[in-house]
Amino acid sequence: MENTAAFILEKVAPVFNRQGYVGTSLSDLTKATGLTKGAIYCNFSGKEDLALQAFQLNVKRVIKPLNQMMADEDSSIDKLRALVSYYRRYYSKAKEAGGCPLLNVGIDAQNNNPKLFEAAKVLGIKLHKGLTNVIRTGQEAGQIRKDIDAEIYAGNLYSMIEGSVFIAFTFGNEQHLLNMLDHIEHLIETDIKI
Amino acid sequence: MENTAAFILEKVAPVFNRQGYVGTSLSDLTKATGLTKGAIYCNFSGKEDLALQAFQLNVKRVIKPLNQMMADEDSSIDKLRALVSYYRRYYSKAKEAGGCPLLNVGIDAQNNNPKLFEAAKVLGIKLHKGLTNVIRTGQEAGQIRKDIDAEIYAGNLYSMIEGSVFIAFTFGNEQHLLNMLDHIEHLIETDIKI
DNA sequence: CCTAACAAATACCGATCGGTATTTAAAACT
DNA sequence: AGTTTTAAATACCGATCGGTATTTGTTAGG
Repeated sequence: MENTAAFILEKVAPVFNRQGYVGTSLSDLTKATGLTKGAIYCNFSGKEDLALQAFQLNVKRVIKPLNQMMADEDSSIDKLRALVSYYRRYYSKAKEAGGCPLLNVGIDAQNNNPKLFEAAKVLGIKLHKGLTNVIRTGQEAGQIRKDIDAEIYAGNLYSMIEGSVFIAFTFGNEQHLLNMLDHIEHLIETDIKI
Repeated sequence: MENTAAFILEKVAPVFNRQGYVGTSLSDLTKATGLTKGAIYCNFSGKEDLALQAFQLNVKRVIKPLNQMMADEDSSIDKLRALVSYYRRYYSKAKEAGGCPLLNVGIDAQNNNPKLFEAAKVLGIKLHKGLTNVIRTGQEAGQIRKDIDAEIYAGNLYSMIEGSVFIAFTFGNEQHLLNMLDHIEHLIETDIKI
């Protein structure tokens, strides 16, 4: 079967996201897939390879759709509003996937798996750069105040979002994320928009 | 020796903080202490007991001093400023301790160690309540605007701080935390203070 | 048909896991 | 000095770890 690898990844991705790299054993993976170690090692070179591809799948599922939602908007301010509205549905989406992949891998892999951690870092930088560009473009189009530093503000916005996602998951209460998104909306209208 | 337990905790706390509960093995602990398994199990009932006490020590070292700094200030606004200035030195402090204990345990233990995760949750709630009280007291004293919701605002402030700590550690760049603290200072002056 | 190819299952590997039982050695008390 | 207590080291336990080698069973090609 050609798509066995894809099947394994699908079953395994939320397990890695939930339990982390060291916290997930080969037997967890055979349980999750219903397959044996033989099948797994026939399709992947090892646990690390599988974890890396599982991370990429989690990102594709949970974070990437945001790109499209923002790309669908024309103005920079509307892109920012799309960002907020995307994260309004993020809690339940991330929860069924095992949590926020960036947060989980960023903490979990930091001192346990350099390659995996690097992947999280690369993702974070990409998200940051994307948001910076949105703000910068908005400034050039005269929609966003020019006295804010695009790069710094983008970083702050991402910290706010990731921080409230963390707090929401730790407290088991989505409301903390929603409150922060309200605050960010308020910032958009009073601090960012011209 | 009476203080062997304390010695073990001191050596072991940063290891647990850095590598997480499942990522830390008994042999990591014997390496870190220079002692044997016999000595460790003579002073602690097991790995979980040790991890819990190590977490409490990390909190005491890295987060608790904040309480004192805020208690030293009289006005609520000055307490908030003290909070900001405490976190300005947080990156290097947390780094040598192996990271932010709340962040690490909140993510790492979430699906691996219920007791440890509960301890992180309790800490988080305590911090949130403390900050809520500061804001509420400031409102009653006429120093802080009454149209902000103390509990929500406290949650947002903590999300901002923890989020930027996370981003700073993931990117390996303290500046992200400092930028956020600048933003919070700006919020204190323009959004919070009367 | 028969066989070559291949995907998946089974069987097996040394190493390490967390934890325990026993031994050693050095105080502390009488 | 002789005995008791106790802290730490050593030795050991079954279970599980990640990974590999071999076997099985099905499918495709000749």
